[in-house]
Amino acid sequence: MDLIEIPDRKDQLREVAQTLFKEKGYAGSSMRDIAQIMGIEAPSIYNHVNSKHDLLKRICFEIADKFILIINNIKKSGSSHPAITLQTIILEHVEVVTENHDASAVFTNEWRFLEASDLDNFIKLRNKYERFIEKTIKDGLEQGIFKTNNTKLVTLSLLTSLNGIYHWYNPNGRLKAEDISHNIMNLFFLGLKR
Amino acid sequence: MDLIEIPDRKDQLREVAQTLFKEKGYAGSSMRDIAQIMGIEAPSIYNHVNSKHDLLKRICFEIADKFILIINNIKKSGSSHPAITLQTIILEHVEVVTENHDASAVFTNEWRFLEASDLDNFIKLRNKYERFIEKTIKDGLEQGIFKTNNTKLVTLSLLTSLNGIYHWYNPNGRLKAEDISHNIMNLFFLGLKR
DNA sequence: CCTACCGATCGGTAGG
DNA sequence: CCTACCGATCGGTAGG
Repeated sequence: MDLIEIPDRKDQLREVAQTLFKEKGYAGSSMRDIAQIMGIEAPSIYNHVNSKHDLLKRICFEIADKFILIINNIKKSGSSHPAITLQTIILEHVEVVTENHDASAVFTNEWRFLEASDLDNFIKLRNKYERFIEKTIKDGLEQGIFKTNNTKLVTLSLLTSLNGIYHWYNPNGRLKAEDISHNIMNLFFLGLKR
Repeated sequence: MDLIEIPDRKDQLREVAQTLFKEKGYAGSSMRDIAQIMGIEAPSIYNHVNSKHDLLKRICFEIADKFILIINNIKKSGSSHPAITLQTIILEHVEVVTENHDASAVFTNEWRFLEASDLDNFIKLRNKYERFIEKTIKDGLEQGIFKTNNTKLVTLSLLTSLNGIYHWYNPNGRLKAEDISHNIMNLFFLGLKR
């Protein structure tokens, strides 16, 4: 009845790994490093995961899936106004990054160390997400809501800004996810000029 | 008279290293990898550089120095209008990134592997550059030219967008550095909304 | 620029 | 979950 949720060893492992991979990179982190933080010996890790790549895979796809979920929900809701769609994406994306800042950093920086077959899959998901944003911007252009000469650059600038939040986001700071979203919307919609 | 510029071995080494560090990361690249591309044996590298860290140091500071040069030139020129200052920064920054896309990627992603003393120095330079941009935006705010609730977020969004260019920039593509700069200025000054 | 080689560390397995 | 250990690879040195 008074059960405290105890994350099982596999989840614990993933959390330690994502903190370490963020800090020292995938190639710069060793299984022995992870084991030491867990307070166990390195070979014991292999009772819970198959390989170091397996750990990376879990982390990268956990985040990728959350991003895909965002666009799937938007598609399901059937909303069609590009500005609202883009607002929703920004809002939800910032929430994912702020709630998973370690894993998001790994998603952004360490995905290239995935094994070939996982890498293919990962890139497909990432491209799908990217193309949805690009499509949204194109829709906005066609409807005369947006204005730009370079949809791709806007898409990628927005995405790198959103993904870069983990660099400076402080989970204990005064700035909440929603504040960050609104600031980013203001910047990308209205620009810096008064 | 007909001398072709032959990069000396040290420069050649730096170029191979920055391509490799970009592709596989600092920790994921070995001295033997570098040697193989150079067509020599790994120990021979040490006739030209002191260590693997030494290579990283050269690459990171080569770019850092170029960024610092941008703001030093602006300071020397005495120009004071924040919008023009920011335009100049964007223009010059994009030029550095597009002309040095491998080294820029290393600058952005691999600096954390610098040795302690170099790391301190590097962070100081990076902060100096960052603060100059932030100061420029603050000046613009005070003069009523700019408008934002979050100077830091604007600064970092702009910087991650600028630094992220190496992700998609194609040196053989139709998009020139100047085009990219203008598109980024448009986006960050005027925003996406019509 | 090379060969020969160092100690350290890597991801991972065997076997319990 | 451990101990014991594997072959491979790491950055780097000695000596020429």
